[in-house]
Amino acid sequence: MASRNNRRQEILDAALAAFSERGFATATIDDVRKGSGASIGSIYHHFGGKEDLADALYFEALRDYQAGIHETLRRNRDARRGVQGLVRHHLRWVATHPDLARWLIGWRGGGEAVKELNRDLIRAMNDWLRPHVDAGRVRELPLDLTYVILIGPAQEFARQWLEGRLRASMKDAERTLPAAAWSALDATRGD
Amino acid sequence: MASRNNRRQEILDAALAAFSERGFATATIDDVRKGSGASIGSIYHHFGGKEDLADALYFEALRDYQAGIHETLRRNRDARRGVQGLVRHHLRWVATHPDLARWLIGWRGGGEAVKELNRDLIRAMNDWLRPHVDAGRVRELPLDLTYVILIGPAQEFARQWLEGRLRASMKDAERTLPAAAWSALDATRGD
Amino acid sequence: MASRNNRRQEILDAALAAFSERGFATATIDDVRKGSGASIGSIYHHFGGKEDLADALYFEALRDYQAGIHETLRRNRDARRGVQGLVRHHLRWVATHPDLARWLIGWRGGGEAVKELNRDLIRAMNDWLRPHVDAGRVRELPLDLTYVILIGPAQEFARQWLEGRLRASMKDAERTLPAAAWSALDATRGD
Amino acid sequence: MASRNNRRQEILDAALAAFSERGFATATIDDVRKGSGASIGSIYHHFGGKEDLADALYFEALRDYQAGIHETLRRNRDARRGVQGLVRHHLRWVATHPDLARWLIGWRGGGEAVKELNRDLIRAMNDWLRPHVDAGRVRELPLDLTYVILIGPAQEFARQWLEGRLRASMKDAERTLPAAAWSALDATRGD
DNA sequence: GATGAATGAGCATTCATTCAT
DNA sequence: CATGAATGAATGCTCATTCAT
Repeated sequence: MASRNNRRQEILDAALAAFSERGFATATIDDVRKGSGASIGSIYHHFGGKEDLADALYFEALRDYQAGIHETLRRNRDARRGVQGLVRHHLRWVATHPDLARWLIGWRGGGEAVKELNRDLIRAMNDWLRPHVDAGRVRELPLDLTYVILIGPAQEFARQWLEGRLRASMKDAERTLPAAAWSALDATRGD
Repeated sequence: MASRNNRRQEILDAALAAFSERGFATATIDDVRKGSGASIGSIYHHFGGKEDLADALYFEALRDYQAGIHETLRRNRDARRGVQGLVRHHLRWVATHPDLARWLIGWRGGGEAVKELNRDLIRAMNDWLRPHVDAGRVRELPLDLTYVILIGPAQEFARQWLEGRLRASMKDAERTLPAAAWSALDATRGD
Repeated sequence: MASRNNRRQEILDAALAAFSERGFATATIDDVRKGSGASIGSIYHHFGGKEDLADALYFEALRDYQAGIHETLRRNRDARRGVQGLVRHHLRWVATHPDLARWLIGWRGGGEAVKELNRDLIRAMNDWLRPHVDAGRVRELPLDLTYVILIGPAQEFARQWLEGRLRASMKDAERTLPAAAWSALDATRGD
Repeated sequence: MASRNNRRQEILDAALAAFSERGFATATIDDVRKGSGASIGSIYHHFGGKEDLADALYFEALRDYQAGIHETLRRNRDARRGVQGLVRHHLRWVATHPDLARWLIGWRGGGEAVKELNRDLIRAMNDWLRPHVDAGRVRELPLDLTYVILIGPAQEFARQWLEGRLRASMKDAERTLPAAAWSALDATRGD
């Protein structure tokens, strides 16, 4: 039982490393084999194919990332602290899971399971935002736009940071971007 | 002369279409051949190989995009109008050049020519920003951070828009994101 | 005991279905697994491997088919009735056991058991024919040729019928081919 | 030009040899490569894949075989000579093209081109038969049945001969089967 | 400049078979 | 007897690139 899940996980880990280092198209199943210690056949026994491996990885990453989002929303009833917490979580999750982050950013994850995860997240964001918007604390905007304003800078920073082409540090970002996001969404200031 | 450049351009156009639709790794030289009407040999006569094709495309896209940036900076001496102009240009350029935009977002452009383009842009941005920062009109931040705050939301919007998974329209974004960017960078408001 | 044979038979049935539908080389052990409900290990427990499965099937089919031949020869001492009975049996057996028939036609059955079955059949055919040939009722020909003249049309009909590419029906064949075979072998007519 | 067709033909020849010796499923593209001297890429340049190779072979074989049938029908207006000529052609073609014959017998040829070939043949057979049937020289039967009675014995003989498990010789068959076929189809004798 | 036949390394995937539990 | 995870050799096929015409 334990060994079964171990093998599966070893394969997933090796796949993450391979895909992350060389890119999905460039990485080979043989890279995964070497990295995991499993045989080719075993990889195909546990996963349907290269693509399924990628999807499984995506699902795992998304679930872990979103768990932090849900946690953040639950812990912060205050609008400002919530917004800043989301930005901070984004940056920290990327910093602590760089490979998963790369994967989450780059892979177009399909599948019903992923869609459901996303639906749940949107609902949770909406539920959290609504009272703040209604009370005039957060700007009233289409959710898509609220979302990109909130997460866009952190996301763009994350991308460049993951590619290692930034002079500014993650610490700088954590100091700056949460407040900037709140400035852009705060409905209580004059315009 | 005209015919020479025509053939070259046909190939580039077909490459853009192919790479944009299927991704660089998945698209094949044969896709480019079919799309352009040129023979395989001809493609290799005009370009060194698949990668060079991608680089040429990237350079072309970057130059066109950056021309708009330079133009925007030149026309707007005012800080607020400048910031908002940059965001607006970003959105409009993506909307009018979706394939090039996809390419610019996805391809890691190498080459000295690209680096020079980027150096010039950074210098221009710096030159434009400095007076405004010095005068207390724009927040003083590491350039990298100013950049991601400025362009991040528009960029994130663009990505999702290009993938067609947004309910908000480009019009909504143009109405909202420029002002949001300015809110986040405006140094004249209380915090 | 019963359950043991049941499992064995389920596997054989699934193998027949799989081989018949997809061909021996194309069908997989996994098809047999799915079709039988047995595990891969169980299939290998009961049979030595894919080939043995095919041989077992062949033997079973051949024995059943030949039982009808022997029966026909035993029941018909008359030359004409015997010849026509053989043709009719051929057609009917194919019609009632299409999958086994496909298998019997397509597989090159090896093994000593099969050779013995065939030796017995040849001996029986010879013993039955000899008196009729000696009495001038059946043409004197090498046995191989007598055999192909007797069974060839029915066999060719069967092949095409099993592939479903015939306009004529099995009923038509049963009405026509027995008599045609006798016409070709009857030694009592002028030439 | 010559070299182009040469290469194509070399590949076809090697494919015939490989498929004929080892069977379609067992033969490998690499066998064809070794046999033809062409590279793997070249094989795929000229043919779409393994299956297309098999189809091309089938078409070539069928056309050659049918050319002899058409020729036989054209040359023999007499019913008896026609029927016997068809049987004789069948045996001789198999004897002179054993590999192609094996292929024609074993491969399920698809494709529109093959269907058209078969339509033409059926039409030609019908046109040739009709007058003889109308004049009471050949038994009136569904065409499918006339066909299997005519060709069945020769076909069954051919199969076994190609597998090398016959005591009777091709000469024996040529002496015997044409007359036997005519006996079975001759409408002028009493029944 | 243009053409397309030829090359061959490289890869995803299949599948019969084994064996520990 | 049953199970199914594990194995890895074998194979069809792709595709960037070269080069003779």
